[in-house]
Amino acid sequence: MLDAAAELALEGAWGTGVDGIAARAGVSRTTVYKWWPSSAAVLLEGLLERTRGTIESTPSATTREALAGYLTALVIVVRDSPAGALLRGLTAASVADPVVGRALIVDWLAPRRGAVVRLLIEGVRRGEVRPGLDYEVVADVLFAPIYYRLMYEHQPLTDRLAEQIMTVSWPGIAAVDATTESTRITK
Amino acid sequence: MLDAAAELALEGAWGTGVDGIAARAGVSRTTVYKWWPSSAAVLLEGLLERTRGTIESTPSATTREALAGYLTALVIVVRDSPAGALLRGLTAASVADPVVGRALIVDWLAPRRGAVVRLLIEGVRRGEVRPGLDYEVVADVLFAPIYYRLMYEHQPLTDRLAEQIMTVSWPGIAAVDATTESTRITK
DNA sequence: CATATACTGTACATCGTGTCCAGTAATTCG
DNA sequence: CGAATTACTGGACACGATGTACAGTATATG
Repeated sequence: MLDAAAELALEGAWGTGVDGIAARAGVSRTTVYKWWPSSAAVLLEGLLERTRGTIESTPSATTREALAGYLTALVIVVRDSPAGALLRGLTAASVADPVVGRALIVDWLAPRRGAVVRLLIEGVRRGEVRPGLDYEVVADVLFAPIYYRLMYEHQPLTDRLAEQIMTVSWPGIAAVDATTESTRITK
Repeated sequence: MLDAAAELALEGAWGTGVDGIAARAGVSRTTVYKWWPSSAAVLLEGLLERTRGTIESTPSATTREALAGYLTALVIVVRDSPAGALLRGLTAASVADPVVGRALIVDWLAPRRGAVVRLLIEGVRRGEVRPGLDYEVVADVLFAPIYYRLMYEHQPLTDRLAEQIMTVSWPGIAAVDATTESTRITK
């Protein structure tokens, strides 16, 4: 049953409604409602199912590289897989449906923000990240531009975006005495 | 007629649909459709009408102060006026309706991004801002956290948010030889 | 006075949502 | 083996919102 949800999510089945989902899954309309409260819930579950492996960060030499890699991976997921369209749709649905909104925060945003916060804390320990920062704000600054471009499409989600975000934000994140780092970034 | 639209926008008339808008404006359903293609179009026009004065930046001593002030003003508008709820709704609508999306970019986002880019260019001229930055990316990093919090509400739009965004991002925006500035920010 | 323009109000077709219900198939349990 | 539970079917229906059509009314303009 979860297979169907995951399958549907990756088919980019947005805008089809419950009817479309039921038809695509080969089950009855009623059956869908038996297990999920809305089409958004089905697709969110499918999305989460298919993106389980994209939460944890891959090991990197430096904190900066780890963060850049993490953001790059996110850009690629939301741009090159149906996850992006799904996220756009779910975000739109979350405006009218608080339950979807909570689920998006808890099951999609929070785990990823948590991974970045862990990287930052580890970075502080290693002396690469400035202590005393508000990690929530740093997570916002790093992640938000990606979702911003995903939602409004005023600018494309390029391959370089993650690195560009780092270029602007890293000097404010890096430990101040790490002159080597910040100078290298600077130019 | 524009009065009605503006009035409605500031009543926080989201989710009422065309019927609700017509009723609130004291006109007939049909009349609304005569002038606007959708309820989103009405509310967007009303929103723009009532926020005309919030695009240009107020003069400030330094570029950093100007940017911080600009972001603070935006936070206050989207948090303390119906503009926030309206923007959330319009953003949601833009996912399904590309016309609304374009209008949002052209009439809401772009003017504000343009104002920030002008501040940045002026800052470069004054030697306060690092040359060679991608202004679009800087605008994303500065604005995106606000819209991100507006949309997902995973964290509140606090009074301090604008300053916190500046704390993280300014060191990467400031001219490198402006040691006074960047050191002051640092701690 | 005649005409164009704007507005009214109702009716109607359409679509997606969510619920209800009677009937069926398969599984589990006594 | 028979009975009860559980899951699924598919059709009907109520509801709300969208968008269009149309005949009629008010008002201003020439």
